[in-house]
Amino acid sequence: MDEKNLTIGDIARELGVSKTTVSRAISGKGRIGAETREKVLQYIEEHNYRPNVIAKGLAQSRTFNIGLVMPGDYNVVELPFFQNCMLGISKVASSMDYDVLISVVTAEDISQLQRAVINHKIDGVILTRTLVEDAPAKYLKEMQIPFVAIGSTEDRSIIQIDNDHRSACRELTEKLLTQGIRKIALIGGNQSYMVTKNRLGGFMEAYTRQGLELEKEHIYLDVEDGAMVKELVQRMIKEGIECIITMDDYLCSCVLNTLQQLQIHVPEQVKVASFYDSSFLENHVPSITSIQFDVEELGRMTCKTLLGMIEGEAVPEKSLLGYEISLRNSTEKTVLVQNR
Amino acid sequence: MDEKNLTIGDIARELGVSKTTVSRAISGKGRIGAETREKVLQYIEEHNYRPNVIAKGLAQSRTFNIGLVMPGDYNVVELPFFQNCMLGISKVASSMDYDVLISVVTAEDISQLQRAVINHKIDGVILTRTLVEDAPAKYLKEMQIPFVAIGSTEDRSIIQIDNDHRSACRELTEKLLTQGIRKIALIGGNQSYMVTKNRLGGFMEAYTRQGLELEKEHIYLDVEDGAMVKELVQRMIKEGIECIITMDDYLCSCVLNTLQQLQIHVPEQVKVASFYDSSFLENHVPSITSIQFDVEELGRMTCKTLLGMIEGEAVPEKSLLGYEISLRNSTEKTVLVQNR
DNA sequence: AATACATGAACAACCGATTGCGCAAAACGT
DNA sequence: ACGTTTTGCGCAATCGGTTGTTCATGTATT
Repeated sequence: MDEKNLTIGDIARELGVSKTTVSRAISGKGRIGAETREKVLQYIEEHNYRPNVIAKGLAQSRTFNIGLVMPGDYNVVELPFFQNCMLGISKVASSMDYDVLISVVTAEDISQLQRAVINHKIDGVILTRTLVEDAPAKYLKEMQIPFVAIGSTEDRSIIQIDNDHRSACRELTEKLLTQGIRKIALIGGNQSYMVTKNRLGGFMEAYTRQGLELEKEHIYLDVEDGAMVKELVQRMIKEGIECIITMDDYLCSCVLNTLQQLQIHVPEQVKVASFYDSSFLENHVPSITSIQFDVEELGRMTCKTLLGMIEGEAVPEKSLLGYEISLRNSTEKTVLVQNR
Repeated sequence: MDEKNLTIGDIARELGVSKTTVSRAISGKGRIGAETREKVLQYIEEHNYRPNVIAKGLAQSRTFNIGLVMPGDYNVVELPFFQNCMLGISKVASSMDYDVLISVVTAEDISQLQRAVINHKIDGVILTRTLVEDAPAKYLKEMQIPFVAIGSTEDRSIIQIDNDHRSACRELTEKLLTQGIRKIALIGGNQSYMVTKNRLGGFMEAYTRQGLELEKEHIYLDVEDGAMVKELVQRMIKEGIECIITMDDYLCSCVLNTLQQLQIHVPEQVKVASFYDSSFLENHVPSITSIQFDVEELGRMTCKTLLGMIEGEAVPEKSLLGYEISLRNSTEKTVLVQNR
């Protein structure tokens, strides 16, 4: 490899200038002559010098690290989401010469985050799966650390970025209603998550907008496991449900399994639509109508926003990102074939 | 909050000693009188002073960060594994006052890792899913950065920690053979991963040890998607396979789905066993015989090892961690009930 | 009692950058 | 041509710690 690690002092000595000059050439701040700057920059280029970020950080009391708060009590179905967020975040951070430091946090224990903050190891934080009145958000406010939340919270003082779950779910539902489907069931997870609330909101809005009556008994939230899904699906069938919308891949695959066991055909007898979180259902036959989000882009946007805040720019209080609805076979209009 | 951020200098002034003394009281290094140390430590305790890790790092040319290399081209079924590793790593790191910095890396692009290294942001690295002659490992060797690999590689010069996949798979197979089952199929993923090779090795070893002939045509590796599984399972059934071992949850659920479609009962007609990676199959009926690994512990061990290396301790070249085999209903001995 | 050794604490340099201030030379205005 | 402003650059302090060396004590050795 290259000999030693160059320092700003080495370059200064070599070029017969002062450390100040070298520093200014690099940062572009302060007064410096054009040709001197060129000379320094060229030297740097040739000897591919890299400034010591630690030293820079000490002088500027910054670290060029951002914290990424990940839940320690995650659910498997959330993983593809977190992973894709991370991907986007880490790409943007990297491109701006920042690094991502993870803090695993649970409802009871936010000590990893606190350590990172107290030790001055991070300049800002990205929160995933924020709940209202969440301990991390509270703590960060108190410590005056800039932070951005991925997902929605009711606390408007928190900068937040999310996909537009409400519109997405409304639009999907509208499309189904337009097809003449009326009895649509909605199956979702944790009701306290804003994402669940928003999707539910969109679902109901679709009915309202079309002036249709919504039967609330077909909304099932806080659905956790496959056994529960099985039970629900059986009940739905009896009640003559025409379509089932699930809020994640796992729920959807549970529904599909149950239907298969019951020998009920999709989409002939019941239609199915879902929110895709992963590629698990990508190759399913029949193909599943779904709402997809560009989660990596969500991560990128969030990171950009946070870095903007850190650098002192003004950032919007809330941003909503788009979605994509793919109508596929599982909600296809079908002519009922009798006695097959 | 507390007033300002205390520095070592503030404490020194306040206590009428030198910065050196304060520093020595904290670190325990160098000569210092017992009562002076007590005085300093007490003051620190009372004013809950936190040393600035950045400054400390600059002085010692360390960062108290470790890099965690995550693949950018992951497969969904691997996520629970990575997540659990991360959990374990981050717990240990945190407890030793280190932080975890992530670098997302693909086969073509290791620039994130390089940035972290060049910018002196990490003291060591943990590699996940290392392949032989992997670019990251090569790079880290070159740069003389201490690193540990999670999982096995053939390169014995790399410190590596893994679960004992070979023994695990051998033991499971032996148990099945002991039950009198002979025609066992093995379905696995990417053949170039050491984990696949090791499990296969264990599988074959079981036959050898029991002096039984192994029919190699029932070994299927590089199986990627559900469609492929479906085809394989159909073929197996025709060939009268008695048991199917899958190497991950996804493959297992594909197998189970196919069997259900074909109306083949588990365990009466075919037995099924798997490696659990997540909790996806936890509540399956029938319950699935499986090999489980404590992945979080794997993460913890790895992190301990790396931190040991960084602190200059001697560490073993290779460690193998245990596993747990749970024999459940899916491989139960059954009396064949006819004409049910 | 004289010499050797161990101990406790401070001085000051250092890690590798940034930055306010000062000074000389160059550019400007009239 | 002379005072004023601008420009280019270096000095030295600073960020918050660590550490080799020095030095004044206190204790042990014979």
